[in-house]
Amino acid sequence: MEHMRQTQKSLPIALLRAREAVMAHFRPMLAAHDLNEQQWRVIRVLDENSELDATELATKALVLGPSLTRMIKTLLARKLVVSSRDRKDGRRTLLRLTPKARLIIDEIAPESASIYQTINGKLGTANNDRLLDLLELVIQRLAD
Amino acid sequence: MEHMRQTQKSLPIALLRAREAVMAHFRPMLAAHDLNEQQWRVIRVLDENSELDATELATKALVLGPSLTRMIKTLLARKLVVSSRDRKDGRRTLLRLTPKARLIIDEIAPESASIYQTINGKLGTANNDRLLDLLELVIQRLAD
DNA sequence: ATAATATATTTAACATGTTAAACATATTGC
DNA sequence: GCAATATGTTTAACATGTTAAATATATTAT
Repeated sequence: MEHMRQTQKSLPIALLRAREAVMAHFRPMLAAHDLNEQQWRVIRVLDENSELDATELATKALVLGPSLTRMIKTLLARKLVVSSRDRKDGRRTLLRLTPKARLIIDEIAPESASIYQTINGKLGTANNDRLLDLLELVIQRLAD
Repeated sequence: MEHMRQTQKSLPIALLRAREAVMAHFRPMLAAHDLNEQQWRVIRVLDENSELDATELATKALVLGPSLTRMIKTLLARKLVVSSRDRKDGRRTLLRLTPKARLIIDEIAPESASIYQTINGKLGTANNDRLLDLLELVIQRLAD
């Protein structure tokens, strides 16, 4: 066998490639609902936390602050989120989903579950679970 | 224990978080050499393939064509790459590294290896190897 | 109370990500 | 040979990524 090239052994690149392989299965479904990955992460996080300030939302959705600021403008215009000032701390912007957003979630959720099943089928549940455990380990042990 | 939230079970998000955790270790080093992740991937791929056309380079470096076009402009200006027309196929742009780029690689390589060792130490070699194998499995089995 | 400092968010500037279209060159079919 | 088609690259338009600075509000120290 050929000598292994460094880009094939690299953990960052393997993570990137694996993520691309997985997301390739989800992106067409999201596109059909006119959402990109980041918007979908923001919406899901808001669905799991009825109200969040911008910083918490950005952290949980793995989006940077400036990106979130821009994204929220779009989501406000599309009436998928509503924002308000925190009365106890005037610096904070509080974000919530609208019922319209929840309708979209209800449409996407079963499709997403189905795609996840397909992926699980291709990987095998044991591999899927081991992978999730190892990724969690990486996240925990490399946290500063 | 609390009910698991969906964003904590999601494979795409776990991959993203894990990648962030890993890259957090590499980014300061790359920044010290005034390179971003994408530029470093492009340079490494060119280091492993003395000459490539733009499409192959983009594919191997996991960068989209239009991004590569812009990046190459910057790398040309910094004299880290040189480009030429393919004489057998006038549509193709061929890219090569300059000696200046190889000097940077020689500086980064040992630092990179050291960071990788640190990560390996935190994860344990067995976990690191299993993770790489599982990621490779994902890439293979989800390929279309 | 007020100045100094800290925190939350936004803006700005420039990078890459993404899709579609334009453009240049090759290849194919007639 | 030439029109039709395919392929490689670039451009365009708008998205998010990234860092630093600006802005607004809170908190702290005196």
